[in-house]
Amino acid sequence: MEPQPSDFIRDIVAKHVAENRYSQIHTRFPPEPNGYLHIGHAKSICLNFGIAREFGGVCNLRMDDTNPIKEEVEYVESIVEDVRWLIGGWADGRLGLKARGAAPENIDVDGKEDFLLPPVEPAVPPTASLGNLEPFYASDYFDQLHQYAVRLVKKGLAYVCDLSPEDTDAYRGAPDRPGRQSPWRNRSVEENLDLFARMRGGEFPDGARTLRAKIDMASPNIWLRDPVLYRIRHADHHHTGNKWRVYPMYDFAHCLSDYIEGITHSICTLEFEVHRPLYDWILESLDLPRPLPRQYEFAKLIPSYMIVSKRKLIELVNEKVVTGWDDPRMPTISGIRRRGVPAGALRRFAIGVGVTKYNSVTDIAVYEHAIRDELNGIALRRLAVLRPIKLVITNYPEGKSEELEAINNPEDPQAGARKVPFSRHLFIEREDFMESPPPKFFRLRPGGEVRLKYAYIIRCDEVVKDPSGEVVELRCTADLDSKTGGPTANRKVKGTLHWVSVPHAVDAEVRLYDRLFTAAEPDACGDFKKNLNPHSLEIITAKCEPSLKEAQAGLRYQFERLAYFALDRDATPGRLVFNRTITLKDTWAKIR
RNA sequence: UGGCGGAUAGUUCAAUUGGCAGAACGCCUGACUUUGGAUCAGGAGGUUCCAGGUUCGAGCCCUGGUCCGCCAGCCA
Repeated sequence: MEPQPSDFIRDIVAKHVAENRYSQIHTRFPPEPNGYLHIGHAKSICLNFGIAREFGGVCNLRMDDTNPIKEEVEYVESIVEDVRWLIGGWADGRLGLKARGAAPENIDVDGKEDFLLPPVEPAVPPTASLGNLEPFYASDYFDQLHQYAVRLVKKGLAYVCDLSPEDTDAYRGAPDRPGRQSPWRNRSVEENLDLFARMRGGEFPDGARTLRAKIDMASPNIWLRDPVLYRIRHADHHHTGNKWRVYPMYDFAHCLSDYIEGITHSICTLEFEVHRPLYDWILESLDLPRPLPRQYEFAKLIPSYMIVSKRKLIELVNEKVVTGWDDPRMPTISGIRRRGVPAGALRRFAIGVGVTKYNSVTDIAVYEHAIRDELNGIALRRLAVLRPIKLVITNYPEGKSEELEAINNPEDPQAGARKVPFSRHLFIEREDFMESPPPKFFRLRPGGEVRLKYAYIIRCDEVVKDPSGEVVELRCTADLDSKTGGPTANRKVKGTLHWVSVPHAVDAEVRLYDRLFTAAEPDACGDFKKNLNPHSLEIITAKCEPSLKEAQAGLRYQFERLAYFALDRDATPGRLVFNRTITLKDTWAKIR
């Protein structure tokens, strides 16, 4: 039973539920399809879907696609995939979608014309294909939005402005200095209607005119100084094609999209706080017949050692600093998924950090702990040697081998056991041997004893070196009575090593990922690329126990004493490729 | 020298709404162990941003201040 999250937004929702203010709680997750979703979005997804889940509501997935020159279908598809992955098995029953191609219905509420586009009921089951369903698109409301804009013009609350972009800026004033009214502010309704129609018709070039709300050029809130509602863009749109030559701005489209979908709680990040008066102004100015949505703001998630800015992430992709949006070093949801992090771990982290209005940087250790904790419970234990050194058991017969029983997951008896082959010739981890170790080194040393996991206690008799002095082989003798169940099995030896039998070993490409940045706040110095970690990826060939030949992409593995791994999508039936998701905690590394 | 928002342990958050300031993560110590993991036990760590006020009693209420964030895109 997981603890129920509680925060100031949920308190508000709970209050609304208690007083029966809405027939159903309805949130939305509204990304712009101009990049891939990242860990910051994961928090927003968990918040919005979490509220829908806890209060019996629905959360619409909506593309906030009002700027055609930045948006692409590739991003739409990745967003749908990432959201479904993150909420799968948790809140997928709360995912609000609509029929493919559906547009708002024209309805009559108390004699007033109204537009409504509810999600399909019941919510979609988590099937592999969305079938005849799709996410919502703000661009599906362009017709309705346009009608609302015309209504504002007719009410004398919006006007066509001929100021150039530069002049618009100049007229706006500054935070501590009021703006000046546009010379075009007091055009007649007829002229405004005519000009707006011609803007829509594509008669004027980009930037020639805008439709602006008529509010207050002296407002201390800059977003109330006659904000632009529509701009001319002679650009095709990924979803509406070449139908439109004018496109609505975020502020105009967002509140009305919320309204059209019947959203009750419109939850966004802190930087939109100053936009809330405009959000309310637009809705209140239109004389709408249904309850209005309300906007609530929270502080976004910024984990240390990560960058969460779409613009900067796109830079890493375009400049090939990483291999793509789903590079396992990326803080994107697709990168995190490919790295091997289970959705449950990401969710636990995103929910666990809480929801406040305080700008903060979350210690990446909290994220890493959530991953280890989740993986500890589900990962299958395997023996694999990353940086091998040869070891010979001199009193173990050449050619002999035996199958030793190994536990798959000590945390989960249901996971069962497997057989691991043992022989005279083994690989052990190079760093598990030191010729003259410092104190507290519990591993193999000349003359010292260690246990080989699931096998024998061995003693190192001889260190074989090549002419350059590098250790190339360790010659050891085993206490052949010390196997599990044997007479000396319970002898206490300080260290236990993992190992792989040389003749049975399977090669695997292993990609050792580390943090992408070396600084806790990569962008603090103003240039995040100066803080790139040159060792964020190392590719090696590891020696694995043979059962790993059957590794599955859907399962998680712990190479004992080392780290958690997941099969990469580059793996093929004949070629194993593992991504290191995260290392185990290593207290020896700290002692050293 | 505008408006809006914020400030509690190293970090992220709680504190039954005025009643002995807690948790998680991190850190340290110990126990256990066929993973130096996991688990278990313990510990350190606080001027609740500051100053004043109200009150038997203030993290919470009042006044004044400090510091931080956001806002001057025809981006979202």
